Amino acid sequence: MPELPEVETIRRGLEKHLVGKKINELEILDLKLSKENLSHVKSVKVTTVRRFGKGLVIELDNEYSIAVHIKMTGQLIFKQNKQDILPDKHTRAIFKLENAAVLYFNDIRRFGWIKILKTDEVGRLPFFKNLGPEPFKNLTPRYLQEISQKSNLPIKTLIMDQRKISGIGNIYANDALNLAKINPSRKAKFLTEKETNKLYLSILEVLNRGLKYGGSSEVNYVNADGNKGKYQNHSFVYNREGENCLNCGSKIKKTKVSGRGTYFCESCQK
DNA sequence: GACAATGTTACAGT
DNA sequence: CACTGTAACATTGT
Repeated sequence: MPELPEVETIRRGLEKHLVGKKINELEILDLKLSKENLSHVKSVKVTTVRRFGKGLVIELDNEYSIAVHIKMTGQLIFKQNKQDILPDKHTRAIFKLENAAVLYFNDIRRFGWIKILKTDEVGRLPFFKNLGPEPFKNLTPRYLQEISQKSNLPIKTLIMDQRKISGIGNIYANDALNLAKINPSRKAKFLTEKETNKLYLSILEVLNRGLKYGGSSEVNYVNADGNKGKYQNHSFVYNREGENCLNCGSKIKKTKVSGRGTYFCESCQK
């Protein structure tokens, strides 16, 4: 999905719409999605909606949870009433809620997943088990400095590794490095402590900015109400190849770092 | 047709 | 074993 700000924005919307409400049934439409434990999602109330990195967990009042990862093109859209736009050909699952409300799981590329399992087993799923610290919780400048010192990878690749830090993807990694004035290709181990400290603050700042603008709807992202975010109009470098650096006015360049599109300002980011 | 796209993971090679 | 790079997953848009 969408990265931490997008997933967190969805989480807040789901919290508003789902907590205390009953799920009558979960209908799985895409054969690629597992139907394991589906019988446990019948007439159950939602107690909490949590986010871990880019993953979501809808906790139920029967000891079970629904874990969801929307990968790059997933959407979770709540509708209070049946209407004519949804479901569409990309609808992979339908949560049928009390009072005729519906939550649609749409996913164009079908990379996303839904898993139903005991709440106390969610942490054992490989994705959740291996997550690194959360930027707004237990990530510290010292930790960032330590993992950087030990890594041969480009700094951009390192901060996008979910096992090292959770929640940062390509958009916010590009922008955090621009804000910190660090070239994305630099080997992490050669960054100074001053630079990793600056990067730590920049990561928090761009993620907060993402939240402030309701996430980035570069491609398919929408929030739980089906509305797009606005961060794509406020990014520092992401998807701004050939445009002017907001800091110095130089043309923003695009390259590849570890196979991912990478935007940066040659003049600011050394 | 070729290529790239917000993400993760399996696999191959070192 | 640890680390790193690449392919693969599936679909759409340029």
